Amino acid sequence: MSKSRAEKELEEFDVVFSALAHEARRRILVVLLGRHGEMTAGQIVERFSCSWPTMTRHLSILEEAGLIRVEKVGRERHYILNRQKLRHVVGGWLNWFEEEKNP
Amino acid sequence: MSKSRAEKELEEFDVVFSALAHEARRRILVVLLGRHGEMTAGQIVERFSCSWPTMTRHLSILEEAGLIRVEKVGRERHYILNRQKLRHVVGGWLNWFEEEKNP
DNA sequence: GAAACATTTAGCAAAATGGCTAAATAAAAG
DNA sequence: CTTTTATTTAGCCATTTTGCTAAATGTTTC
Repeated sequence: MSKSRAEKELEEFDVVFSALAHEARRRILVVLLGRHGEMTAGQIVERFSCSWPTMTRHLSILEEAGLIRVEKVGRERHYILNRQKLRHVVGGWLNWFEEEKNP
Repeated sequence: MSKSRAEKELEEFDVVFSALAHEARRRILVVLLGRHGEMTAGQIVERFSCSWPTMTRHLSILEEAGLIRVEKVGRERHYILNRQKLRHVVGGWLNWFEEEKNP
């Protein structure tokens, strides 16, 4: 049986909020933002104090959540911020708690 | 030495986003919202399929994050949603990613 | 005060997460 | 084709998280 719309939405919340739970991952998004939304893996890792493999894992968790996407350019990988997804999912959830909606 | 304003803010993001990482905890907030922001522990736990102690822990994580507060009423404990905190912290973080701010 | 009620605390086991090093891959350069 | 560069994959260990049951706590009722 296929998943309902609501189920998929809950899953999306889960994967996004789980991705945002780690400080390094939130910081990666902010760093990307500061560099106009696109950086190579190398440029990202040099701003952090963790190992390459650890960074790779953080990046793939963010990618899995759809908060960034990757493009191969030669032997580099460019990671690109998906601001829209971030705003849509987190903002969408937060919106339930707006005063107008539940006065 | 004391913590700077920025450090305290980062810590706040961390504790709030960590609290929101678990599906049950996000759901607790939504359930509270649906009941006008206030419920007893018992009313909350009966809507979930986990044990009492597990719920108690989820509630204390949310409380630690400042997303709910508790009031003792006789032998009951009333948990009260803090919508403002939720909006302030999550919205505040999300705001960095708004188009106007980083066009 | 004894019994019942509402809830938390203690303590443990299983699972998930996050960090590392070493090895692998893939593209570019020599 | 060998070497260098950029990055990921594999695999391991430590820590944290989450769930449970049993016991404890504080409050009301009888």
